[in-house]
Amino acid sequence: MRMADLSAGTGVPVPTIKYYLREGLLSPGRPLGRNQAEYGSAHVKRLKLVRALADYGGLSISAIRELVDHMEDPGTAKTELLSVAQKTVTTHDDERSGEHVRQAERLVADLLARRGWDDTAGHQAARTMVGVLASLLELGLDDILRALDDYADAAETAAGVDLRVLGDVTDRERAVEVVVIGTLLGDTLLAAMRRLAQAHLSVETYRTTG
Amino acid sequence: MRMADLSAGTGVPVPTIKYYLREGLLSPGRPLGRNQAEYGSAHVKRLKLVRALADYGGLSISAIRELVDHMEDPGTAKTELLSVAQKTVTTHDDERSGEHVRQAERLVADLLARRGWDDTAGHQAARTMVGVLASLLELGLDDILRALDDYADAAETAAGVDLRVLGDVTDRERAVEVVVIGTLLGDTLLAAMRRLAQAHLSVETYRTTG
DNA sequence: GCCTGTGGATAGCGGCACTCTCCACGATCC
DNA sequence: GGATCGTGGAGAGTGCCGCTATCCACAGGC
Repeated sequence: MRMADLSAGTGVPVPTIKYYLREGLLSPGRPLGRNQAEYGSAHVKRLKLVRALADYGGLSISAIRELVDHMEDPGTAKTELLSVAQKTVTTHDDERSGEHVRQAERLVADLLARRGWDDTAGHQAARTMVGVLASLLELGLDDILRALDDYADAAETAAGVDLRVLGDVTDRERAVEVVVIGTLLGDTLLAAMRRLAQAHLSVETYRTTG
Repeated sequence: MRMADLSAGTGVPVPTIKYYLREGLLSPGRPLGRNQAEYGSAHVKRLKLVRALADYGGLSISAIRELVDHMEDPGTAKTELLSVAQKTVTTHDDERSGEHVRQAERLVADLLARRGWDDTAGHQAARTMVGVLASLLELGLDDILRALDDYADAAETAAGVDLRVLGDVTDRERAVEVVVIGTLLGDTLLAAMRRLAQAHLSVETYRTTG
């Protein structure tokens, strides 16, 4: 399999494949001569992974490189992968301050305590939560904040499914894939389904209540 | 309130505020003279909204402009706003094709039918779902697809909370805000909480089972 | 033997979100 | 009341990112 076939099989243009090779997102093919190399099905799959993470995971090229490096490293444990995938979300290290931020920090701490998630304090996602909640507070959207626990229920349901799916996977390499892809594409998937459910429920509500 | 105060009150640099004014994300202040204008609390709030949508909603400047235009237009109905906010997600109009895509389309159609969401076929989010599922199929992650209904449960829970929160809001202008911000920041919020729940459950699981 | 395609490298491009510069003028502080 | 700083307004410039184009010597295949 040469580069043209790789391109045809994935829909990724040849110059882009070359770019990915340069950036280390894709390992070089097995060289056959001075300017000829052989690619296999692993390359096809990797390319599809890269595109999926870029298109639906919203990851940058450098984030994808980091991720695939970890995926290839056999020293990365299953649990560790979870945290690596989790850290590869858009990080917000702005470190704002102010009354609202302190209030948001308290809300998050309370929520974590209430749900028994206290082992996750200091987690990157907790900091993202603080940022989002601080924005909601600044914008005066207390309505949403009052429903925080209900949203946490939904998140916990999703996480429960995540873990159950992961538990069924025994093969290490596949577990790595499931964690990374499931977490990142799962965000997009859940958001899309939330919108569909919203649309459906909203139509239903306005039909029955006028 | 002049520009320096506006900048101090929001943390947004003066040149950036000028840029937002040029781009129409922020309405001009009330002019006091040839080169002096008065800004009010509405400007502060709008600026915070713009930053929240950019930072946590992941929206581009042009998408934000579109959104705030609709929010200001009193002709936009509450239900209409929902769909406007929903369309302002990253659109994927690639229109791929292939066996996996057809299979994904069937999976989505089946899911919608099973849940009674058939009124949402053709929705932008449905197309996003098709894209994500096609990627999952191409990557051979059937494990995740088998749990699709369970993820849909989580999404429906979240959407139910959305609608309940929205139902409690009577003021039109606030309803608009709740829909737009709740939908877009809500995605980030849910994703963050999902990660925290994942981390907690995973720690718990590995503690009990070894 | 000739045209297309290859791997490899370097340079260029278009878009985006600012950021900088300049300007004539107003506000403010000593 | 004069120096200095900030203002609204507009244009041009910047840095990064994700490609895309160009060039090269050479291989493969009709």
